[in-house]
Amino acid sequence: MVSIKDIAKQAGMSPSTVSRVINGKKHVNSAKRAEILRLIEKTGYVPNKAARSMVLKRSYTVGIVIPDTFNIFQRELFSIIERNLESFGYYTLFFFAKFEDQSEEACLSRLKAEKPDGVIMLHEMKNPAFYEYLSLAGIPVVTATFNYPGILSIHVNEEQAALEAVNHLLSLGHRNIMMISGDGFTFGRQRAEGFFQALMAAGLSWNENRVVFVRHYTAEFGMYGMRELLLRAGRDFTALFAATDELAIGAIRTLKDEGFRVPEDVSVVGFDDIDIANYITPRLTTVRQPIKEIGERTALAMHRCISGGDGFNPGPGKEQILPHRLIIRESTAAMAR
Amino acid sequence: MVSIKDIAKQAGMSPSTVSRVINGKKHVNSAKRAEILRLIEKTGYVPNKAARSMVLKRSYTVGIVIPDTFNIFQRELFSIIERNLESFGYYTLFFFAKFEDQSEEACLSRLKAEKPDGVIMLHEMKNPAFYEYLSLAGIPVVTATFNYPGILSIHVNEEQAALEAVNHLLSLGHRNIMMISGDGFTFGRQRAEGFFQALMAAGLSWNENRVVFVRHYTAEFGMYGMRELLLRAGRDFTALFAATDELAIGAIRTLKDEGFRVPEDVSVVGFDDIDIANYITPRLTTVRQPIKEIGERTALAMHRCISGGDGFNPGPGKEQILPHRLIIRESTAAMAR
DNA sequence: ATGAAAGCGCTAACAT
DNA sequence: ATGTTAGCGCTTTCAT
Repeated sequence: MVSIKDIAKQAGMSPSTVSRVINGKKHVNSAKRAEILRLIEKTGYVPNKAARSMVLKRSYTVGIVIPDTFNIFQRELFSIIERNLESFGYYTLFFFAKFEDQSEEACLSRLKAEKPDGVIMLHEMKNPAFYEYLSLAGIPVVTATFNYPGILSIHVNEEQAALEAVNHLLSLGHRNIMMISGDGFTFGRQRAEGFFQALMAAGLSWNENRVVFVRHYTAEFGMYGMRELLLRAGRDFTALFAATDELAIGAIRTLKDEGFRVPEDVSVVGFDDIDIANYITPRLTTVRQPIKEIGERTALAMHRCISGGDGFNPGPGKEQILPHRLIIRESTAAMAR
Repeated sequence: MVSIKDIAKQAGMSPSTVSRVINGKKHVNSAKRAEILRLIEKTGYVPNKAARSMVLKRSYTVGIVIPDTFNIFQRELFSIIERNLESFGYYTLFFFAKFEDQSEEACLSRLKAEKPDGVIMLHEMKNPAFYEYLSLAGIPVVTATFNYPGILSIHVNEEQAALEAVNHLLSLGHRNIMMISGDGFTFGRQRAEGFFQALMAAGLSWNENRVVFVRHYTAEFGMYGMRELLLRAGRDFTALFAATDELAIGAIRTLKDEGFRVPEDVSVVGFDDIDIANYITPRLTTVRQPIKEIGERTALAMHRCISGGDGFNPGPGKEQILPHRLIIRESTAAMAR
């Protein structure tokens, strides 16, 4: 393997000079620089990352904490983040995490061992120790799709988005509206929050039974949630807000199996606008999250925090709130009268 | 940061001894071993990967080549592979690749620079130079969902699986069957191959127009494919085989938009059995790939190739063919007579 | 069984 | 502007 010494030898110069060229430092004769560059090109020399990493104390690695059970939206987002991280040349270290103390512990200790240059979180840790360690260790963190106090967070205004989704249902004349949301993520609560706000603003009574919280944001759990709601409300509702498109898909499945038509009998609105939302039957009315932008910004923010050179310092509590958009399709209709 | 020297000092021994303990070598007094272990535990010491990597000339990194445009199935598979790679403690390096010479070149040169310990391929490279380099460099490769001569490959029997899917349609009385497949991946051709074989075996005439090849295996392209087929065949067909569930979902969308009922007018069978196939309307009849097993085996094979210690050497041409299964649901029905 | 010493490839003072 | 030197944290001969 060709090393920096080989290049130095061939060029008749010292490794330091070569190093300077590689790292684009000033103070090197431009003729020599050119010669070294030529040699590098010719030999196909590539600096050894491990060696560099050792002396620089940087790993060129970003850790990414992902929910162990993740849905289509999260997977899409994840792949967008990866694509952007790739373009900056980072290695990636995965941390699959569940909402269990033990799993969080395991993550934390692995994190301590691996010492990535930065951490992107797609999964919310309950234990503050996690964030505290990162902060103490000076490892930058970016959270995507949720907000954590004092940490650079990139997400939409969940409550507002949910409120708009429900307002759409209200504007269609629906009054008896139910919701399926989920545990674990803050956005589950926030979307429920928006749901209630919209209802209250419309002068409807607050009733906790309108919302069911399921364990995961997947179609399977959408079915469970819908069944529970059916148990609670019988046929006495005309619209449903699902905290996730997949939840909506599962709910619609159950609704149809039980003989309801969507949207004729029940209007359904989802959240996320995943790829297939526009292809299934009925095409799903949903709130679109700007997934591409969330992913890009997350990776970019991470990169900036790590490389830091340009004085990028988001500071505590900096959030980037990106715009959502209600996409009206076929799963919602004016209330039959 | 606590280093091997610190441990050695505290234990009153030399770094060599500590190193031996860490690496589980023989020839170390068991009392001393215990003491060192205790110290490691107590101090939370973790060996520095970069340093180890440098002397061992191993990067603990596996590269994973992914299609730039990847569908739900591929994403699911990918995340399963990641989860398993994580359990072996690897870093991951992403290579997003398109079916373009330029993109392949870029991948190759980045690969040369990064020198991962192994490469997993979810995307097929056209250029043999890619595989040649890897082979020459002694970097183990595992391909998942497709086969490359001389390389350890993990996949289902695509042709046979497709043939069974089409046989299901034939057994339902369908004779005028169309297919949507895709470019790029070998499995696209193989599934089409199985399609034609089934048709021939049933004594039907071979007609190239029965199959349309689209650019990606997504719902969007399923719509395009279906439109093209409609142009070619008018209403003159009663069944469709889609090379992918997403293709099927897109095709069904177009079918419904054009006034066809599924399965009453047209039966549709997909391929993959992605998560939501069982929740959409109609529930999709499809060929299930054992995605979990494919992912697990891929990661395991990679790990074994890299660590090698146990004499794992798949040898040229070794393939692991995993069992598929036809899942009959609601998108197929006996031909209306 | 254990320690001393060399060296992996690189960067960063420190000289010059 | 350039070279010399030391050292990052680890493993591995090679002695003992």
